[in-house]
Amino acid sequence: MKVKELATAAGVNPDTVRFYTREGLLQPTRNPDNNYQQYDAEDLRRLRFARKARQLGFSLPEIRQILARADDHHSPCPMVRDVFQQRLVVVEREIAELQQLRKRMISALAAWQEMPDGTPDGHTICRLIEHWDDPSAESCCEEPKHE
Amino acid sequence: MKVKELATAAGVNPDTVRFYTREGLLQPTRNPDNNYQQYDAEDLRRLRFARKARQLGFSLPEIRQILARADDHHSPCPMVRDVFQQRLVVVEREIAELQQLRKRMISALAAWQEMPDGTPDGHTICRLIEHWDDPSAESCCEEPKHE
DNA sequence: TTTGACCTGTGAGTTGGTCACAGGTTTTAC
DNA sequence: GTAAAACCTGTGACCAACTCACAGGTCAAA
Repeated sequence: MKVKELATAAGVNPDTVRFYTREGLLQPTRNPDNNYQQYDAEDLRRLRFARKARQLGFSLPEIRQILARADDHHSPCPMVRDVFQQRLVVVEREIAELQQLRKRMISALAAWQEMPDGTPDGHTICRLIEHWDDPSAESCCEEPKHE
Repeated sequence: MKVKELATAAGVNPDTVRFYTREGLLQPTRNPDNNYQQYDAEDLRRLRFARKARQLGFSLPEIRQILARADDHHSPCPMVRDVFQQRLVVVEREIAELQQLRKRMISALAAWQEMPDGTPDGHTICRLIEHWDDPSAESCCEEPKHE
């Protein structure tokens, strides 16, 4: 298979295939006649796996590691499960943060839905943002640097 | 105020102050003696505004626009409200997507919590990812390009 | 045979910062 | 008085995960 064929089969951009190849996630052979990359069914499986893992929140280095271990006939699965569980925590935190944000946005919108557009005091909204005290900022600001 | 003083007052990294200055969000004057940037209380207000707007999901170009309009004594607020409402839609979509993701992750974890680590069939997890059919993929894959 | 669609590698752009570097200035300490 | 530390300056690289652009080579169909 050539780049575009693989890309089409996996439903991704051909540039993504090239990118993953550059990144070492795919290791195609070469057609010596024309120097084209040659992908096989195994590459398609790897690519599909990579895409699904991406959707589940794995990073490319993680995916590369998983694939490399699988190539070595090690079972990558305990490691996968670890990363997976860590990801779940992150995802749940992200959900909570976004829900906080949503609540704040809705209350801000409500607060300023009451006044028409051309209100002489049109700057109210900006003041609303300006003086809006972030309830998620525990005691102070986030620490500027953390190791 | 010098860079670090402003940064400290706003609780941000000094490099962020320099970055925002480069980006035109802050317009300090110069101390002709030493060529240092000089920020005033107004810059602190702008910076605080910018940080809060960032937390609410505004992009830097949007913030720059809002500040520029405010400088021109136009009320930026109707525009702000528009952007704000659009952001709310995006945030809600992101929440829904993350919740979908979370559900899938939890069911995947549940499916493989049943088997111990050293299972001979340790590749199950990877197959689980591999053969996991994305329920959020409506009929096909996401469109590769959209204007 | 020519046109168009594909292939190649490399390099830049995206976002919102953060960090590194090299050199100038100011403050603090002895 | 002077030396070191802490600050300032601008510029440019780096992060993730692609995406796009470019210039030149290859190949299939009309």
